[in-house]
Amino acid sequence: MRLKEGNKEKDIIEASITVFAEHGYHKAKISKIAEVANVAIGSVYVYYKNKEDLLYKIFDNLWEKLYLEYKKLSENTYLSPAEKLDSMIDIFFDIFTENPSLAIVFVNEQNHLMLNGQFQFTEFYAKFLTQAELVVQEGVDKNIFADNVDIDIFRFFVFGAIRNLLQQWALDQKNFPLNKLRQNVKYLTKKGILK
Amino acid sequence: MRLKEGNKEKDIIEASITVFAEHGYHKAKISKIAEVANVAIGSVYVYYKNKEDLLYKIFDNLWEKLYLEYKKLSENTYLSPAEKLDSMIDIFFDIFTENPSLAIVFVNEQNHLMLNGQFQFTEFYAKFLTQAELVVQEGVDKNIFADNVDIDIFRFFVFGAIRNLLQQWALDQKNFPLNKLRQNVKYLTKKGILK
Amino acid sequence: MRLKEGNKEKDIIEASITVFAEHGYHKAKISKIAEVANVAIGSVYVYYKNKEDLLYKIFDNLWEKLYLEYKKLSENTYLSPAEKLDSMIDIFFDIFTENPSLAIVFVNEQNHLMLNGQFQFTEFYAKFLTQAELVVQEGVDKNIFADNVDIDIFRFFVFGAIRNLLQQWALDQKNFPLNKLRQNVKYLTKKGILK
Amino acid sequence: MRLKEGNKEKDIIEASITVFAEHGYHKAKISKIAEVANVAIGSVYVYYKNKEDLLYKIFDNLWEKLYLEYKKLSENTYLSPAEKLDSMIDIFFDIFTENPSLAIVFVNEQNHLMLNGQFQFTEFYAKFLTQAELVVQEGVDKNIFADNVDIDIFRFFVFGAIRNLLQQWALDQKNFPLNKLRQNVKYLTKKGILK
DNA sequence: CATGAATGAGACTTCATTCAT
DNA sequence: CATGAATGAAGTCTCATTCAT
Repeated sequence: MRLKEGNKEKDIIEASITVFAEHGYHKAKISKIAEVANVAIGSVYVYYKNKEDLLYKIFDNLWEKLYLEYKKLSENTYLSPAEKLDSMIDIFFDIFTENPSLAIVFVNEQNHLMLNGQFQFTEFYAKFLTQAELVVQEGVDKNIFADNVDIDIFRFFVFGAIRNLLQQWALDQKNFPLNKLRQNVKYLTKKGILK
Repeated sequence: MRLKEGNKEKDIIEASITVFAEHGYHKAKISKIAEVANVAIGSVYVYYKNKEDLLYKIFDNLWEKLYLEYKKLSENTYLSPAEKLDSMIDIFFDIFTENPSLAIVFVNEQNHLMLNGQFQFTEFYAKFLTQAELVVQEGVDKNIFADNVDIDIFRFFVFGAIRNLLQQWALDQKNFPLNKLRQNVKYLTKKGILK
Repeated sequence: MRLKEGNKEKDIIEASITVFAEHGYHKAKISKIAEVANVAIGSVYVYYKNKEDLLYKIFDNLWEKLYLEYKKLSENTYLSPAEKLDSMIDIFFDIFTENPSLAIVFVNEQNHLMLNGQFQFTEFYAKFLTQAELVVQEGVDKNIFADNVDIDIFRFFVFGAIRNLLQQWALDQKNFPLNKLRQNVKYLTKKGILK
Repeated sequence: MRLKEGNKEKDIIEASITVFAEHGYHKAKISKIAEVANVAIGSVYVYYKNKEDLLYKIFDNLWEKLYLEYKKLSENTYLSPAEKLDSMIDIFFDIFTENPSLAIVFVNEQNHLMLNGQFQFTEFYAKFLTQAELVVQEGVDKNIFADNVDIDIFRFFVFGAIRNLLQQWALDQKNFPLNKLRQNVKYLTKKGILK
């Protein structure tokens, strides 16, 4: 008998992504998460403090992953800022392509953590933002990116655009194929809609 | 017949915007909404079917307002497509500037209606989207807007960008002043980040 | 314009019979009764004290009607006790044949008045029972009816049997045609099942 | 695992019989049932789907018990149909003698399940009726029971008679002693009121 | 660590009744 | 008399969390 020891923690958080994606955070039941994870209800509370902690950990894992990728990228000295911007967009799409349920949770449930004021305290979120800032700042410094645009605003501009498109994709994968999304986002972000 | 004193229906929906904004849809209590509206709990149910109906009506009213403004705009023959695009962005910011709570509800709670599949069926949402499409299509036809960009994707790109920025503004009005947001959004949407 | 003046009271009680029959007393809404009676909600309370009063009046009217018929019958000197017993059964069936909804209310909702201890206080209920007793006692005195049977028990025996059959008839008029019910009840009541 | 102390499921349904009997189904509060069962409110919903399910289960248990007894009886080859009829009546009285509250619920609340169309779907109700039919049919076949009486009508005739007498007994046990009821019912059912 | 029966606070919603016009 | 908008008490049910085994 192959024991699941060591995997329960992972099973539970993955199950929670699935269930949060399908029902939304508030209507997601712990009992359903336990069922999907093939684990007893009580076990959820062995590995996670409470329901909100699950959500927090999902985002924390996500930001950590994004942060590590962005770190590697910003330290790369062979790519131009424009190329790095493209890569940043790719990284985003790649992560969510691998896990559509995660995309849905990402776009829909950030709200909950923010209302409870815990969002900013995700260790890796701040680090991730800093890495993104570095790349954009580099572009401005090298006189490649427009300097009349606020870096913070730009960050949330691109971020929100991608987030919304991922949501549309999650709802309707046929009419919003990821490759087309990637291309369009990269183009619009860099050149805008004007010819 | 006991006459309606004041306008309870309007008082209730306005109270619900306030309360939804402050606590989020799920933690918002009907009793609190009634209290803010200065109305008995039962009166909420005289005018609205249930809690979800309140949210639905908030969005329906919003889409109607946006639709009407966009309709006027798209029928205007004196403005260029680029100017119309600017105006569309302005309209968005204007509506939410008037009512910050509405902005918060707008960015945070759309999710709920979508999970219940009622979002798309808002009469005015579809009409609103069509008006936006008309303006963009006009720009493409007149060879002013890039034709390698999917109109649908562009729409959700801009929409998501604005939505996210409004959320930041709602959270932190100091660091995200609306005028700056407007300008940056207009610039980025049209010209992108590249110099 | 023909005014309904003078009919509202009757319209309301008739509507209540219909609505009580369809939904049962507890799930019947005053608003529905008012709607069926084509009357404003408030008017129900002009003519009747409250919801329970409606039920009380339905039964009171019914017992009065039954009492008056039974009184006529028990004073008749031409009929034998057996014939009177038959007539008593006929009277019951006749009244409910005219108004199936009344039959349903009669069989289902007596319970409610009893739980609230108001049943016995219906003026005409006691009078009705007395008349029935007179007829049975007459049969016993004339040595036609069995004297080893308690009159009170016999009364409730027949009463319950008819009540239950009317309920079946109300649920399924095809398989329980009233004429067959009448005949069978008369036969069983008098001669029993043994050959 | 926290073990079931005692038998909560049984405690709850027994408490519900008591409370339904005292207040009637609609005025019976779940909180009161939980209190009588010495159990938390939530525990009621661990074992039963909802309030109506409690009533349904009460009747289902009852019909099962009656069905099993009637089955034993109808398979008995030593008793005559008349003796079996007597036994059927005894079984009824025996069950309710053991549990007067059950008698009250039985006579008063059937109505509720019927209005919701769930009555006929009780598995054991149909089986019970079939057993009763077998006995009566046997009597007709052996030329002991009258063949001009519809078996279905006879069944509901006796059933309703007993039901109503049990109700009187529940309301007033002094004037309606069970033994006298039994004797009178057996006599009337077989021989009727005529001498 | 693992379990899942037990808990109970809390919120939505209903609807009989009122009363100002 | 007639009206029906307004009221608010009250009850069902949910579900995150606990804890004894």
